[in-house]
Amino acid sequence: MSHFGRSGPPDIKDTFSLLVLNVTFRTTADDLFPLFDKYGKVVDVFIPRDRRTGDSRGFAFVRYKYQDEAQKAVEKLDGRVVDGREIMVRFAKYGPNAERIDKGRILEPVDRTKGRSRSRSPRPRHRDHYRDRDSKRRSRSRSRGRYDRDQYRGRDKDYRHRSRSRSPDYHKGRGRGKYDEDRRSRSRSHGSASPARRSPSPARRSPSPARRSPSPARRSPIPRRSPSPRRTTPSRDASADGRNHKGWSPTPKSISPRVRRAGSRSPLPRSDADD
DNA sequence: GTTGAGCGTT
Repeated sequence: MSHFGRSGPPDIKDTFSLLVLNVTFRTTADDLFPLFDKYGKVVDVFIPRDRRTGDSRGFAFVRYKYQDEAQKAVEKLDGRVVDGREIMVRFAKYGPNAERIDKGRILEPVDRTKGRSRSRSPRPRHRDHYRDRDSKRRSRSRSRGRYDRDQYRGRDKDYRHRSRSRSPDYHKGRGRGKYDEDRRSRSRSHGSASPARRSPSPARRSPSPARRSPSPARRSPIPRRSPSPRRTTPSRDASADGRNHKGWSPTPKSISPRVRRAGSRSPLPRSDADD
């Protein structure tokens, strides 16, 4: 919606939509309007908002009446720091004036061949559908929405540090899939589809197949009544966590042969024989 | 209070 108080897009016949990226989440259309209006006749300013939270998604669409003004705004406002963030102004790929592009050829007046090295790979820009966000059990192979990261942030908030480690212009989007794979890899270790829901009973779960043969009869010959055969002491765990904060694993004790041996031997606290 | 890749509504 635009701040024009109009329902939907205004009279779009020869309007040229500009895509403003990297805008702050707090930046509103009213903030962008005077900025873009200075360089041309802005027909409408639209900022897609989140369906749930209603917050800005981080980009906006500015409709210009004339393409020459729009392009001028692109050159002028592109890279301009707005609200402490450097925005990126580009011609929208889709939209009211997109038919000019979809006609079969890029009739868009935007010169991508310019110094803009923003040309990124034609990745699937299909965002996670709103209803899909609820059913995350879907193949997350292509799920890389920020919503997915939110759920991971609960147990792994390190993702941000790694993400920010690299330059924002580095790889530009392609590098993100790398982390996605990493996440999935770990998820596969202790789960299948839902990484958040891990088996609360490690004893029930099949042990490391790399160590012991997957014999069904040998699964659990001894009725261990202790569901928590953890040998790691809290104090030691804390120190280890501080050092291995980089390569911390969600379930290091389950895959550790040392722990398995200890648990297999006897879950009872035999301090005299343990040493 | 927030993330930061990214293309849109009645």
